[in-house]
Amino acid sequence: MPEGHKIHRLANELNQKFKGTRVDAESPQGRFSQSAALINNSVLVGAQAWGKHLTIEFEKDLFVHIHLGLYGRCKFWQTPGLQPKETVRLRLRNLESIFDLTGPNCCELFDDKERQELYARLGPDPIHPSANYETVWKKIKNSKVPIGKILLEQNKISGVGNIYRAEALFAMEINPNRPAKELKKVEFERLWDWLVTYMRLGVSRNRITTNFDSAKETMIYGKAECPQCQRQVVKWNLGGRKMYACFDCQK
DNA sequence: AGCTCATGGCGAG
DNA sequence: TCGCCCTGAGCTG
Repeated sequence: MPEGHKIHRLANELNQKFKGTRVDAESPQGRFSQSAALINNSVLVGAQAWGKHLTIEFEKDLFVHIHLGLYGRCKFWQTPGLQPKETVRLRLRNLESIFDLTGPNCCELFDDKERQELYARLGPDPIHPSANYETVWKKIKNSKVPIGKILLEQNKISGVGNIYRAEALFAMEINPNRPAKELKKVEFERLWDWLVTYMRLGVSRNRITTNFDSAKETMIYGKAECPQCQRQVVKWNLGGRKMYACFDCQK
């Protein structure tokens, strides 16, 4: 479900609805019950997004670390709402709102040190105002790894998923198989700037939009033919995920 | 009802 | 590189 933009959106919504309020926490599905009991009836200090990782801070330096993975979903309801589905891993509730989390890859309780360790292993997030492409460039400029693979490595750049990588490389006319070190610095800078622009747009629209003329809102991801030259889009596995590219337009 | 696929990521080998 | 974990939607029959 989510690439980084969704997580930022989620953090924003959690802050709007829960920040500074006392919340109930429970785990109908059961696997987070012990931890939920520890944060139950405490004040939610704030939610933070870094790439695809969400942390929700509670008083006493307790952090719920959530990674949605491929299947995780979050839903908001108005209190009192319905009984949670039995797959709900975590439900938070205050006087006005309910937050339900299902199917996360990861939902665990961190202390501040563990949260710092998490952040330390993540690369810059293009959505974050202070993120800088120079840090990334230093890490990859000598790498033989294909740029299409690098874009999914969260320790290099945080928050890019399978759609943004396909769309970014198509927009920049870069062949995903090109080793990172063959990119010129200025090319990578353009690629980074594209990610900053479109991932932030994704936050405000709450969806990935790179093509305003198509119902699918993508240029190449999920497409059968190239929107520029109409030739067949090539699909293959790159970095464990399905890549889409046009080898005529992406050299 | 059952199968397939999905915007992730991890650990084993 | 593969299998596995988490869940749900959309198809097929």
